[in-house]
Amino acid sequence: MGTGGTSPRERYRAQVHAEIKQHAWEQVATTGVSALSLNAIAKRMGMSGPALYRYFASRDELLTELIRDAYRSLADAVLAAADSGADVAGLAHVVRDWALADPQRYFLLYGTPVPGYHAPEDTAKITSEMMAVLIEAHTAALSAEAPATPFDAHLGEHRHWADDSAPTAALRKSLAFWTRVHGVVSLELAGHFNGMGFDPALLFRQELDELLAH
Amino acid sequence: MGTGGTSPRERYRAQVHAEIKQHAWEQVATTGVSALSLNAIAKRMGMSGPALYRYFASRDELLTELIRDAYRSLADAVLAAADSGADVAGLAHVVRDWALADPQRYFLLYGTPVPGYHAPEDTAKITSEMMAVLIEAHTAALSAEAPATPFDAHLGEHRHWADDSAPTAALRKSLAFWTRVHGVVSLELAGHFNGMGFDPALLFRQELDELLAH
DNA sequence: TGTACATCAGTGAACGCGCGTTCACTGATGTAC
DNA sequence: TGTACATCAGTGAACGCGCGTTCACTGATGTAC
Repeated sequence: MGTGGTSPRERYRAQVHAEIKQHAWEQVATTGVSALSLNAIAKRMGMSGPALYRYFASRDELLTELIRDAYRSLADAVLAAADSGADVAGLAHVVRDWALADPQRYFLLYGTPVPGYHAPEDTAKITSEMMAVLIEAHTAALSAEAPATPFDAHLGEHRHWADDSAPTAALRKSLAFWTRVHGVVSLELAGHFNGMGFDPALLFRQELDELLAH
Repeated sequence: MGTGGTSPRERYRAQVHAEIKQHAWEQVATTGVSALSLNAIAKRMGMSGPALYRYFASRDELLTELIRDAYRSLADAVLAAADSGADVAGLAHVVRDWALADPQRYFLLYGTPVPGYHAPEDTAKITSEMMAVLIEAHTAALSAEAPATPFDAHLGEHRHWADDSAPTAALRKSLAFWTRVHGVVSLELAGHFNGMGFDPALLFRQELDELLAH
């Protein structure tokens, strides 16, 4: 079959491609997205700036790929945990750990939106993959007499983004899961609890417990 | 008494100073913080770039003042509402409305932290002013037999940032208030609920109701 | 009221910087006969 | 195995851009006698 799989050139390309992204992640982690620069990456790799245009058509294309990969990485972490039998609390801690491991990567997805920039469309699909897993976990955790809340009536008519078989209460819980996890984690990462002395992990746990108790 | 209060020059200075900030806010609102530029503001005002250095020693000083003002503005909104007798739910909606009125201003305070940049110290004081009001509102709303949670024991030993007379449960509720409000609002503002169809205001209400019910 | 002086807001030229991106090119690597 | 050719990764010069910031200056405004 022709060259018989990947040619040396293809392998080399893939390697340099990966190396560029690795440096890009380092740059994002240490100085934030706004400092992401093709020229700076090239300099760090000992190459000239224009060389990178063999691998990425523009700075935006690199950024888009980073964002897509970050969504994929988070979703994979959640999916893998669910496959290993993790419950809702387990999934919550997977998300938190993922965020703590690289705060700027987390903020790349859930931080300040850049006016005018639109994330690639396929990230919505990745998010809904992750959401499906969360919904499944919450469905399993629902108590028999799960009460319907005022919000459920509304949500019941806007649930095209979830599987039909899932109970609306599980969707509601999943949304609450998402917003509570994000609420605690993002304030923690941004340092807003800094002078306060308490352990954010315990506040996180508290918020999660309250979600699961009711 | 001398010049008798503010001189015309002082009044003029104050006016131009305010005008610069007004343009700065417009720039932040439409293109985000990263695009905040003294030169661009000067151009918009029909002045040369260096002219602004009569009013701000650097771009950073302008940014710092914007941040301080934003903290002040949010705190004032909350304080005023509390003075008018607003309860916890009322305060929550004040915060949400404040955020919706200018998303980028909200993200200036609670969005992606810029690595290396440190907010002015006095913002902590403004935040604790606001926090005190939240704690008061939650104290008033506590049911008689408010249960102590696992988190309370820990929090009881890290509460130097709050008034001694406030019940620990009120501190816990205030932290939960903060994180839940931020969780829903920031995901909403960043557009993460966009394709989903439900009304974020109702999710917000739901999260608030659950906080108040228990 | 009128003149001499001090203050100070704003200008324009200039500095160095780093960015994204293009282009014509060199030279090494891989392919075909 | 050896030669002729094609592919293509990377270079270096160059483009235009906007940024923050400095500096010596002009000219209007305000102050003191």
